[in-house]
Amino acid sequence: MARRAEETRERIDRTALRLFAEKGVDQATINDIATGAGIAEGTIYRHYKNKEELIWRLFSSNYAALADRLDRLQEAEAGLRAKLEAMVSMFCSLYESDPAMFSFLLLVQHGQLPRVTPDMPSPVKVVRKVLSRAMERGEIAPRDPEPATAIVFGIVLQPAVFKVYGRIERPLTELSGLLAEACWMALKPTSTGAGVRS
Amino acid sequence: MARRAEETRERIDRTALRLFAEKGVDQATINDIATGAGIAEGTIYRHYKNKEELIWRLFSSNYAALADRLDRLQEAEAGLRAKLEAMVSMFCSLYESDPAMFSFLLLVQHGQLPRVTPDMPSPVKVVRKVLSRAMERGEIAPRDPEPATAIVFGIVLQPAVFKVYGRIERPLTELSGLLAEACWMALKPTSTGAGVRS
DNA sequence: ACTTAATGAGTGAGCGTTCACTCATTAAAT
DNA sequence: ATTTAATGAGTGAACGCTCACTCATTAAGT
Repeated sequence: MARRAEETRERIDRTALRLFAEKGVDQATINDIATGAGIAEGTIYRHYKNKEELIWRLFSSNYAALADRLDRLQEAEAGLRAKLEAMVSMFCSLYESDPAMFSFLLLVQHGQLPRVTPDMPSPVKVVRKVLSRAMERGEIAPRDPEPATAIVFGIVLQPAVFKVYGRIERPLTELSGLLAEACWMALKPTSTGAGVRS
Repeated sequence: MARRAEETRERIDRTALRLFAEKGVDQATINDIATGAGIAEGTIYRHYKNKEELIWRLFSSNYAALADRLDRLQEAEAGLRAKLEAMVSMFCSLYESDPAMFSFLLLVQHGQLPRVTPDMPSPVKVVRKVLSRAMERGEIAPRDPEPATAIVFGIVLQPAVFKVYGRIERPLTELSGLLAEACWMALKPTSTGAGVRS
């Protein structure tokens, strides 16, 4: 692919990501994207077979890239607490460094997650791995890793959703420590043991 | 409105809720709903001005009803811990008693939440009120209630999302105690105070 | 009791619009 | 000169929505 085409493709990707985040995948039309990117409608089809493929490429590449960044951060730290802080901190700062990608991933996940196969890299797998290893190392009590992963995700994602909808006004980065702390507290061994069963 | 019409409307509502939950709001067409309900397309427009109004009515009525149930449960209990347990338990059992409504609320919230005005009853308002009062009473340390509300929501909603996508196989009700416990732990005063700022 | 009129829920073919996608044509690159 | 990229009017299918019409039910008139 020539230089020209590569630039065009990058413009398509950037514009599509922004419009999908702003208006939603269904409301943003191919025409919107083409106009926004300063190209013609048909050009998009030189780069993507159809709209679905465009959405999927944008989602899966960014999703996998995020998983990769998380995994690298996690590996650079020792101990669950530090790993959690590093991952949460990066995720929060992502909102400010690339809000379009952040919103896009957050809002289209429901439509795309069914296509994510178990062998693909994903943030969910990274977090589950981190938690499982912390259990093996005895840092936290052993338990079903799936609900624990969901809880960690919820603690971080839901405030992000609140942020996207303007319900939280402070920068997410300011909440980073709070959220990592909440994850940590939620994972530590229970004091009462209420309702915990295997 | 006559008896006949009322029954028809209920069939429309039930069918629409189910199809919206199964296929998504955009993929489920008016025709699908009419066929599923065993009526003609035009009949739907005797009961709803347009598709948008149908979606909104289904969402807002169920959303408000859920808020109401949560509020009543919460008021019947004394102490934050008991209130949390009651609300989380009800929410988890909702998945089994009415999975269509559960999925519908979970999946269309992103599209409808912007229409929810601050004066409408909502589960978010109920939880925030419960947390604020627990702070006033000194049950938990005072802090910004918005992120705290988001954290509680995340701890409960994300496992529900995992459940809907089949990532969690156990019944949600079995996790109810675990999730309430996680909420409780995440809200208790921090041991280190890391990153908490006002 | 019987007939006639009024009501309004239900119908479904058809209209208008939107939108993803195509392809003949033009422009640029090599 | 040939290949590759870009163009944008055109196409057809899908879908939301309309509206003139049907018909069972109910009310009014005689």
